[in-house]
Amino acid sequence: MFGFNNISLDKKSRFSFPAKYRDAFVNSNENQIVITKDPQYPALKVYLGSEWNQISTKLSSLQGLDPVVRNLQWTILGNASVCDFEPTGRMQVLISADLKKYAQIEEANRICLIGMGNKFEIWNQENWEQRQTGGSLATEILDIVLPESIKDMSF
Amino acid sequence: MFGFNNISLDKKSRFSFPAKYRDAFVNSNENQIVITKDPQYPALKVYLGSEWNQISTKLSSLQGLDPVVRNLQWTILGNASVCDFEPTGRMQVLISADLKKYAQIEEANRICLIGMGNKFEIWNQENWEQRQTGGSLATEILDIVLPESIKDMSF
DNA sequence: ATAAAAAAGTGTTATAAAGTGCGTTAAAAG
DNA sequence: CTTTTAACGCACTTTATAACACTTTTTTAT
Repeated sequence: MFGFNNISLDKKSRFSFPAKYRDAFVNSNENQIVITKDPQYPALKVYLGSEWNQISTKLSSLQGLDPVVRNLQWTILGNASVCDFEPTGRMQVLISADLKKYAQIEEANRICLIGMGNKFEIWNQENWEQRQTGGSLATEILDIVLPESIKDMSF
Repeated sequence: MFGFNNISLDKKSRFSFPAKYRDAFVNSNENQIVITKDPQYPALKVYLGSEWNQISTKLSSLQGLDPVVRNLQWTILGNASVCDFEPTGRMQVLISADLKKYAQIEEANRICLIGMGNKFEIWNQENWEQRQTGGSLATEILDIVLPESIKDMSF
């Protein structure tokens, strides 16, 4: 589950995973895909159901009265879109209007899907290119001070 | 039970849970929903009956002589509105006038329902957007010093 | 105290929009 | 040249919401 893919959204904002990932999905028996906001960049994170269960369970059990934790919970849990997913079928997934807006892919019907091993990222093409060529983006939030409880988590 | 939803209240201040949550409700056999005040923000918390039983039992058993605990008890227990709920039906819930006022959704007929895993939050749309874009709200209470007894609870 | 009126709460139906499924065409890979 | 994959189009299904009708509770006036 690695690598860069430039793929298209249909009129209803769906995309299909490239066929090269089918075996990995079938082998790990995934039947859900979760898309949510990236907490640092105008991009989306895509988790397999099993991976999501671990992350969400851990994150929702943390102390929500801590404002940094609460913010991460809002961003990651509060924007998660859980999609049923058949690895043997078309592997199609819908991106909600909210998430499209967040990742600035409102009009464009082309997205970048980047395989990062245990997760994927989805980027608007211009943002991705800018990021890869070293340019920084307006909405970056890089200086979060992490409380102990989440220092050992990776999103 | 994750994700962001922009939904409408009808003229009588009812809303319906989005259909995507039906399976989760049916599977866990819920027949009650509890809405109460969020102790930190002008927002509401929505718990499933089973989750509420745990939280309310734990919270009401704590030492009420501690002023922070007492305040949490007042806010969370003292404002809880228990609603009958049929997961197989319309999944409609009424928001009381008091709670609407607290969350500043008096006139507006649009609310944000945010799925956080084991609970939901309800926000007035403007407040939510302001919060998500980093603006702070007048009624925030961020500097609570937590007594040991509630450090491991998550509301 | 009683009746009338108003308000609050509950339930049903209709319809426009959003989401889903699947066949076809076009492009790419072997 | 054959096979696989990606993109597109269309029809069908589901969902959200507004409008309406009815019941129950509360308020007001006599």
